Amino acid sequence: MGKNISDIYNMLQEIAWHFGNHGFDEECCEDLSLVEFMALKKVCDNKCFSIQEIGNALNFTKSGATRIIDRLENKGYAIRERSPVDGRVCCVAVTAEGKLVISKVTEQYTVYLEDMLKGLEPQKIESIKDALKTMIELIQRQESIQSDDE
Amino acid sequence: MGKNISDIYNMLQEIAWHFGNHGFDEECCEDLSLVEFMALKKVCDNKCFSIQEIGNALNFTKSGATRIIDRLENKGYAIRERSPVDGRVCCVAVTAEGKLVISKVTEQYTVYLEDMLKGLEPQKIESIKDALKTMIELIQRQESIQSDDE
DNA sequence: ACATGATAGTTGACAACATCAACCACTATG
DNA sequence: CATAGTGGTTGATGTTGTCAACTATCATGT
Repeated sequence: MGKNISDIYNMLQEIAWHFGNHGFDEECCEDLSLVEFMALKKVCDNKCFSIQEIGNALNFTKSGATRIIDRLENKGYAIRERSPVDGRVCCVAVTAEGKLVISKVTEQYTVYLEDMLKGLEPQKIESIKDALKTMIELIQRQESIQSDDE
Repeated sequence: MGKNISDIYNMLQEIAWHFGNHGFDEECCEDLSLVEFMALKKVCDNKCFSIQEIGNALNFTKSGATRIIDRLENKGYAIRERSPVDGRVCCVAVTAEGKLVISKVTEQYTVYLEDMLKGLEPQKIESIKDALKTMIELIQRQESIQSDDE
């Protein structure tokens, strides 16, 4: 049984490698690094996402998060606004250009993945999707347990 | 359909994030970075793995690969030997300590994943394994296509 | 045999990036 | 209103990967 599980881990690691930072030959997402792209996606999902929240979501320190948002802002994909509720926190928001770049990159990836998956029966694709969804849920549950500990 | 595929991509990216470099709170694998660990695993799988092959396998330049092997050698997990067949190439090999650290880390991960997956029916786990295996095969096929292009 | 070109690996200079610690600005509490 | 706490920024720093130039070895043709 342990062997089975460690196989799964190794496969997850391979996949993580491929779809993570090292799977790209050149630039990953237009003029964004993967880190920046992930941050932008998080920002896009939320109304008023603070710097620290970004850091927590992506496992960065707050100064790391500051730097990432700096870069996104310089590229014109995000903006900082002071929160009206609490003058200390920054509400980070996507710009129109930010939204555009996300959809552009997503489109690109979809084509890529579609090509990769073509030839599989739809039913097989569905089962992959199911499996991934289960994994995501497990990850999220586990993350919420971790944050309870703190 | 496109929506379905882009969902899959987003999930893959989430998973890649979690099991990749940014999913760790602290050190990832004993005293190794993820990159070093991946390289060590590759080395371990092959008898006489050259520096360039490591670079290709992990998407690094040859000088990057040199640096990674430097680190592994300094930590005592790998050794360089000149190939007897071709005096230019380095055969990188794992040391006993290298093997030890791999099995130690693998053990650790297995426990972690086992805990994460407990509660799922064995049948569900099997279907996850299947899905991952399919993904890996697709990745490998696609990589071999890429290397044909060059 | 030897000149020429290709290939494997190394190295110095460099740039990108994330962290730490110190700091500033604002908020909350007594 | 003093004090402590929190969110965010910044300078200094260390790690890490790339580029280009270099050395050493091999392969080829004459």
